[in-house]
Amino acid sequence: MVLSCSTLTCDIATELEKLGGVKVLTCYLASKSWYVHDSKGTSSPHNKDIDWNTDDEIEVFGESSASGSSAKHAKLLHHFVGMGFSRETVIKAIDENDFALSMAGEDNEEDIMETLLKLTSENPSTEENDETLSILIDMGYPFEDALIAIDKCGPQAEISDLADFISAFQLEKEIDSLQDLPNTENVASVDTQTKPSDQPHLHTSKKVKLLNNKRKDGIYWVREKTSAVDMEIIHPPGPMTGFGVPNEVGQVISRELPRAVANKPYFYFENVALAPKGVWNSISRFLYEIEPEFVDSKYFCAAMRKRGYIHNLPIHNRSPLLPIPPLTIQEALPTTEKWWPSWDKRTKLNCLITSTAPSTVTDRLRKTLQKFDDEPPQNVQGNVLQEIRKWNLVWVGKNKLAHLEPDEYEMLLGFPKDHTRGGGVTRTDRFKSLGNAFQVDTVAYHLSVLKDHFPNGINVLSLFSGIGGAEVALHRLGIMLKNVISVEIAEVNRNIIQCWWEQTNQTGNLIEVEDVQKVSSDQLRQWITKFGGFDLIIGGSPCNNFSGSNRVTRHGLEGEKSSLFYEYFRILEAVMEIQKK
DNA sequence: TAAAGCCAGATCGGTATA
DNA sequence: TATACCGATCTGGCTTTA
Repeated sequence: MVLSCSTLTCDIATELEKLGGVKVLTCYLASKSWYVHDSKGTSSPHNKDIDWNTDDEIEVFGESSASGSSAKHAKLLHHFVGMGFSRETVIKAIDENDFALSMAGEDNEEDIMETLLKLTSENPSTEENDETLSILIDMGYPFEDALIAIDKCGPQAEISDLADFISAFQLEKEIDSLQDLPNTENVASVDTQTKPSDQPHLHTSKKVKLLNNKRKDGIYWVREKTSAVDMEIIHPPGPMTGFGVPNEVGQVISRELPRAVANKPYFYFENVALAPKGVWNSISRFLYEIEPEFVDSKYFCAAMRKRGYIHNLPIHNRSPLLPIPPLTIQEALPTTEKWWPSWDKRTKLNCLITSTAPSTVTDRLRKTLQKFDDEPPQNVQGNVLQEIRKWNLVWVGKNKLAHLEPDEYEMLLGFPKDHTRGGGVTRTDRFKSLGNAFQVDTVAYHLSVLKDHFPNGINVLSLFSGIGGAEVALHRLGIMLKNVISVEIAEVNRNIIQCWWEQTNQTGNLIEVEDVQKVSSDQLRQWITKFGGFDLIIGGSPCNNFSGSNRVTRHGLEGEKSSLFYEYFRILEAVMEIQKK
């Protein structure tokens, strides 16, 4: 039996371990809830046969902490575990400093570090085991697998031996799970319409070995196993078609989901596919080990947009938004065709991002091309094409290149014309907001399965709403928006959503909230009581610290902005817990 | 044939300055 | 507020080497 708990302290963990057969799996969740996991990772509510008298301790990590503290705990935990301290020791240190944290409302990292050093020096022998455990966790192995390996191989075993044991153990589990499918008691049914030959081509670099995450014939994601450290890394497969996209082979129509999240409320999380290594492993691990669906929006519009989605939506009978948007640059921007040279073979634009080419670049390119009466020589073509791709430029005249305009961003991303225009929104704001937005057709394709489930409308908790990509997608699908709580930090974006809501004559209720970190369990409980529960929790947390375009603070999941993922998880957990009752 | 090396291409960004 | 300028990381295809 594996226990996952939201309000863990070391004392509780120790207490649980004494019960026998119990392993502590997860120690960060926001709500005051416990889950018992069976061997398939399926969650069920806390079994009341387990008895402990630690209510006061639970209270310290649970409801008495402000909601924002939970995210801080998670960040601190990740931070110090990353430094090599054991998870248990870090939790204990955070626990000991928790009163100061909650009272001061600020990170007390130095105090925690002091406590950690103290705990480490007090218990060096335990620390040796902890260090082994910590190394294995850092290598990407699940906590429970690492514990089993140390238990079976002994604390003195070499890391390589432990890693070999875990790999063999995981492989065995994977084979077991494949054999159990599709009619096991604890997973949803699995089916696919694909044949092995239809599957995306898999990368066969000689530097890495790839383990395909197969569900019968389907391959949704790829686990990379590096020869150097035997660390499993999720990375997007190519072509990036997820569980399937319109007009492409390889449609997967169902999959396994942990029973605890196999039904309502539905949730949908989005972020950049090409995040730093290991980020999607962490996200997936928090989101119930659900495999990410990596999709490039080039299958839905004329621009690339490689994103990962983790959700518990049904995947059978998806349908695209109509009308189908133009799928090539030339169709989307017909006025460019006249000036498009034959040696520029692009049919898709690169990802639409928040920044655009400076005029110096397009001016330099114009002057370069003007030197040639006809087609420029190949070396010049190559240099120009490189700049064109880098800055995502289109041909707007003879030898004249230009970056896209905000209204073209809107069209390519599936938003209504002038969605972000006017009302005090600057041009810079528009590029920034649109560059961060959902591609509506892509998201709507995934959400289209909800249309039959909610014929009378839907209650939505929209986190990190941005300019309302989720709301626009649901509206365009014809799903009535009954109650929408839209949480968005930027005032300019909240205004855009408010204007869109009024312009589209919505009959439901829109409540806009500023800060995701201030959404408390009490507040959620009030909304749930008032609306009868949320049907969909949707959002894409900030990607600033994931993006390859970020040259300064690409710090991964621990980055200042991207760590807000933990807030998504905290709120999702809280909603599911409240609505379970 | 596998492994390693090389290189081109892509990227929901950040910051200083006018 | 708008503009200009700022590399790093990762993937994937290709070639070379053992």
